[in-house]
Amino acid sequence: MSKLLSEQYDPAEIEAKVQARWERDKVFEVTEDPSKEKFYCLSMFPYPSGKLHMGHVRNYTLGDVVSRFQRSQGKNVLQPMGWDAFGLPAENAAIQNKTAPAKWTYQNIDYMRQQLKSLGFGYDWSREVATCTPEYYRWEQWFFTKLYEKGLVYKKNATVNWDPVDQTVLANEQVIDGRGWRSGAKVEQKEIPQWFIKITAYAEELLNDLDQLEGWPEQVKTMQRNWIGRSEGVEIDFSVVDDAQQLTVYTTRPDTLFGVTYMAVAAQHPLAQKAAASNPELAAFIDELKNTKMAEAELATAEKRGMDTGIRAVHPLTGEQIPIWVANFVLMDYGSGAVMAVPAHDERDWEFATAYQLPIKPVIEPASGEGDISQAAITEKGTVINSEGFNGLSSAAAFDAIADKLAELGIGRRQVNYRLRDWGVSRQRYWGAPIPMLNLANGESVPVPADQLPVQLPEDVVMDGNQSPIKADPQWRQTTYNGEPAEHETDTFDTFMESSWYYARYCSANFEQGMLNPDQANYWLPVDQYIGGIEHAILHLLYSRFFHKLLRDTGLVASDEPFKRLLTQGMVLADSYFREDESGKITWYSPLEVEVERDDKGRMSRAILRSDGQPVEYGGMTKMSKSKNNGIDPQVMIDKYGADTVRLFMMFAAPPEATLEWSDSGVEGAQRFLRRVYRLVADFVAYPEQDCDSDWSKLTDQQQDLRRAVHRTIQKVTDDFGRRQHFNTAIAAIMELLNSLQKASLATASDRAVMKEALDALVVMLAPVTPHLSEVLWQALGHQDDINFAPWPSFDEAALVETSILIVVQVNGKVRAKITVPADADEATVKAIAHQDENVTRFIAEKTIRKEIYVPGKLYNIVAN
RNA sequence: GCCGAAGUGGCGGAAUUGGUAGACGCAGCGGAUUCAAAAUCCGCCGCUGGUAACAGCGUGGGGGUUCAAGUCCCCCCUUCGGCACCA
Repeated sequence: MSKLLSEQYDPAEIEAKVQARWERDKVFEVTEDPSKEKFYCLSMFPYPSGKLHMGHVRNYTLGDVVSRFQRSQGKNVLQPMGWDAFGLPAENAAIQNKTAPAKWTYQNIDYMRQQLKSLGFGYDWSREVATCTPEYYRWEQWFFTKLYEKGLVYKKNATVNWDPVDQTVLANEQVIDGRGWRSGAKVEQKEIPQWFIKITAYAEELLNDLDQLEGWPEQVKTMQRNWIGRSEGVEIDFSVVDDAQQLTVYTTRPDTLFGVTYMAVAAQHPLAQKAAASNPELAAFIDELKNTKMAEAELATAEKRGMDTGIRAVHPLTGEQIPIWVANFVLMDYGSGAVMAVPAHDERDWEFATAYQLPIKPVIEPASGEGDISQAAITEKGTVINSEGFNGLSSAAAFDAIADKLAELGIGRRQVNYRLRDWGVSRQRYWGAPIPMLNLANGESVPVPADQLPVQLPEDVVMDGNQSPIKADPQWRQTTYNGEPAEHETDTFDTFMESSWYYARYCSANFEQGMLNPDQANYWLPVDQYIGGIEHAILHLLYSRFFHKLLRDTGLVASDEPFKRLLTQGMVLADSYFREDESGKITWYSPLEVEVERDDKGRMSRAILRSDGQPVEYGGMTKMSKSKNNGIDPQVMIDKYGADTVRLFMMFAAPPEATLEWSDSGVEGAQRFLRRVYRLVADFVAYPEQDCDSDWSKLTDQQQDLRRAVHRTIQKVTDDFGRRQHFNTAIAAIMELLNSLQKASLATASDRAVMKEALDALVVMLAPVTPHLSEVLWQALGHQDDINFAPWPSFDEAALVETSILIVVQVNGKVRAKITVPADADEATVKAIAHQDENVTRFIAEKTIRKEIYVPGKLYNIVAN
């Protein structure tokens, strides 16, 4: 029995009521149920920065839509949520607001949790985790000590950005133009001991298993492959004149070995340091290089600089002496800190050699025969020249011959190398999980015994902007080990550690006996659908894949990979407006404060600030950000339009991978559509006649057409939601259906049957996107069951059958006619009808027909000249 | 610099396997309704020419393959994401 709806669509009233019902009935709490197919849908958890931004809303709407769609496919759906709660912004906020990072973080979490609830996301809140709680990070600490026992953890020196004024280590983003963001001091590169996890031990597997990930975008897999960067080459020992030590380098181009005209080493390389000891000029140069940031992007774009050490290496095959240079583009942290330079066949080496007038010796004749060594390096492979004993060989043959020769001489070996470097997990910060290691008086480090975990981070602290509170507190550090005095490690973990296994913890979020409960973990894992920003394509996703393999090898999970299917969502943009004053200072204004005037074509002609009526300049569509003052607060939009409208707009405005442009009028359009849906259902349930006749054989042509439209929409929406994940086109199809339904009659029982079937389907298809409205309309249509578990509509093949079809007729590839033919017409029939068309005959008159192409059911092309 | 994407009407986008370019929405224009406005409903809406029928042009730029190219190939331009301590 249908029930009447109120006159007006009132999202605030509907949403509050429906959300209260979900909470009361614990609709989204799930347990393992072996009788049902499981579906684990996960959105990347947020950093609790204060309040949700539109990027979160987009991400979580996508996840919620997928979850709700899968639930209506009859699956047991887990959709959890939590907080990536450690990180730098809490420390900055703490300094600024004179509060403790913990307090700030927990307050943010409380506010943002309430925001997520108001958006109607169906999370199982009983599994919520916050990574800054000891209940969470104790297992991370435990796991790290396990890795230590397995020999996968080691300590070595690594470079950090050091602010000599604030006496603190800076993150890359805190270094602006080579200076500390707060102090303005020139940042130095400083080497300090740090902990590393051997991700390189899993490089081969991380690379190979990408092939299993059929549900991942190809671009992400490609980026990961390139990041891991497997290469096959040769490691070569160069002896050094008047020095016992060898200079070992790795090259992928041993075929160019005879073209080596100099060697390049890092500033910290022992040979450079040794030379600097007796060469003040070199020492000064090396000292200056301390100011060069080591980020790859800076290195690649920075001017190539270097200086001769005066030390000479010996070419392993020719015996020639080769100068050794210190160069700013060689990293000590990477490989052996030294490279052999072949300027004729490597771009970077060529650039450096040209700048310092070092010799360039060609040893490869390129296969294409093109290239001028005086203009640029020839990196193409070809035939070896100027290489005594190897001339005439192809690059590939010379690779083998030279590698064999070096091996025979005992000064070279073939080697597989990875660009991937081991994972440095030490951070010299407070707001992170303490690294569970003890430093003993004898200089050794040992893991904290399991019964003493967690190593707890004190939460009630004062931040002074310089040293980490646990580093500043000698009491915290002090402990004993086997009765002897020992000190706690005061570095904390990289926050990528916490985000590398949270997906697994959700499966047994409250388990106190271990990191994971393997039975629960293995029921839910792997994650069936993971959703998050494309900016995580490499680091987070690679670390998580690595962690999963570590968990597997510790016996905690059974699968090889954590995420079956991956959806990488694009950014959210908004219009930006600014004014520039005489001094060149730019002030950005929120789009909400700006009024846009348009010309008669709808183009923006002028934008003025509401407060003073004066013009502002348009800064384009850019990523919503604080700096451009163009962030749109989701809360304001929810309060104004309701969650369903905001969700609908987000899903309709663009496909998930593309950037999404915020548009106020677009949101209004989304709301308009929902009001039309509401009205259509309200009118139907209020119609005086309610009896329906579902005997489809009695339908008129018109009723059949409408019913075909309904089932075609079901077919398209199902495919768009499930396989394609293009929710924008699914919604467009539903909008089209609504347009047809609005014109339909309700006069006969058959009319009403078609309409009832259509509305039931439409409301369920919209439910993943607009769950509150759908729940209310579902009840109004007379359903007693919970729409959250209502089955997805299926399409009736019989309803899709058509009697006639449209064929496009082209002459020389241009459309000249559109003809309607019976659906079962053969080629001859189509040809006959096509040739009767007046416009077609006009275009082939006085021409000879050369060819005719028929694409069945679609197109007929006549080629004539 | 290197790796990975994207570029289609005034705007967001659609075209899923090489086969009608512009679905759906927004903005705009015209009309109905209204005392009036909002809301709602109906119609038009790539550019150029034409009263129209229709024709020519058109998917960042240049070349190519094909009966047929937004889609495939080569070169170039612009914008965006990542580059290991932002998350």
